[in-house]
Amino acid sequence: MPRWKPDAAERLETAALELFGEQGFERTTIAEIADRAGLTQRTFFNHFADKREVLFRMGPDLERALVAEISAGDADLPALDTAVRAMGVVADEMLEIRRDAAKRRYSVIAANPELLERELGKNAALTEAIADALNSRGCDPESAFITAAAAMLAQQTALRAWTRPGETRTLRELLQHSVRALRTTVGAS
Amino acid sequence: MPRWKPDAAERLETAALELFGEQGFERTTIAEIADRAGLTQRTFFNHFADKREVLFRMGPDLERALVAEISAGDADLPALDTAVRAMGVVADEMLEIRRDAAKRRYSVIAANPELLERELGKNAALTEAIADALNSRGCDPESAFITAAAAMLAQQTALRAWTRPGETRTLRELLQHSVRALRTTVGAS
DNA sequence: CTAGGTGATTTCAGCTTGTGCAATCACCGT
DNA sequence: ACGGTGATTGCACAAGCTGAAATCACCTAG
Repeated sequence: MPRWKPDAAERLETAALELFGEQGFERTTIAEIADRAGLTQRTFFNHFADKREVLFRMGPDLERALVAEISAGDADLPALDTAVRAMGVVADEMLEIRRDAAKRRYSVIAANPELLERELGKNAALTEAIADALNSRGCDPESAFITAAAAMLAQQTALRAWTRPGETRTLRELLQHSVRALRTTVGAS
Repeated sequence: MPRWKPDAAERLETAALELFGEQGFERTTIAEIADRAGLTQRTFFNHFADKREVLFRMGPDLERALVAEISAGDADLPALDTAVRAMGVVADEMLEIRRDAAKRRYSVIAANPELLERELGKNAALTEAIADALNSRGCDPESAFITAAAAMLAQQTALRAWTRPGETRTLRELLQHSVRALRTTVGAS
């Protein structure tokens, strides 16, 4: 018999997701989360830097996959197409199968300003990572950043639609739709 | 003789700006800020909802001015041009004269992840406000949001350059430069 | 086989953030 | 003079977060 049940971080995450959904983010205390996971408050902070961080475990994986996919892309494509193509691949491989979980998670985040702020911070960091990856492929820093931000804008627009109730199109399809909308909107001079 | 010295909020803001610059955001306590402003911790929270909020007093003014300028703009212009024109006006009237203060403020914010997150939140709210204003002028919601976000991207890019040491161009000039960069980057298919 | 190291967890004590509530006190209009 | 107003304050307290030391199943070298 192991000293402790495994996957403490994962148990904390699901407990937090449940409680945030049941009673809201502000109304649930760290002690409650830890209790439901069979752990203590202090242990929560051994796994997560703060209360919000518990909902962002997947971030690093997504970022690694996305950057890798950008670096592996066709070198002749324009920068924006490279980024968007990589996002499509990651969407298919890592996101599409978790649509339900993503909806739950997003509804919790959207209901809490603090969590929304944290998500914006993560997105900003991801934008920088994308810009760096594009930069490594010969794009100048300014264009790389603008391209990365444009791609993220399309991605976020697509994600919003993808997690809307009743929406059936895949994230990839919605992503391509968003990119078209962005091109017409910005392109019209 | 008045019961209290005037401009408590402003005094708290400058005290906070000084202390954050001297010892960093996390290392300065609310009590310190209040002390330097000749007030108490409790009074700080009467003026600002939390520790970060003290650096975002100007936000509402900027938003009002920007939205008003968008609503007052030429109805025939494409949406993105409307937004960018309004930003140029606000830049000239409210920002250009405070370049030094803006630099100081931005360097403090950039040095602290928590403040950066809060700024991203404020920017997201501003983006929504711009989108609403464009929507009221006949733009459909999706295009309005994408346009607003694109304009904010140009604005943020310009602001970064504007607060860089040694940069002498005006914010308006940098804004137009950013818009051009965005159009070439996104336009290239 | 066993002694000692490892690492996740816990306990505890403490600081800081943020809030609710009641009290203070100059100022203002009547 | 007198009561209302509003900015400020003191007090008490919940909750977030941290550092240091203690615990204890598990692993591994000898």
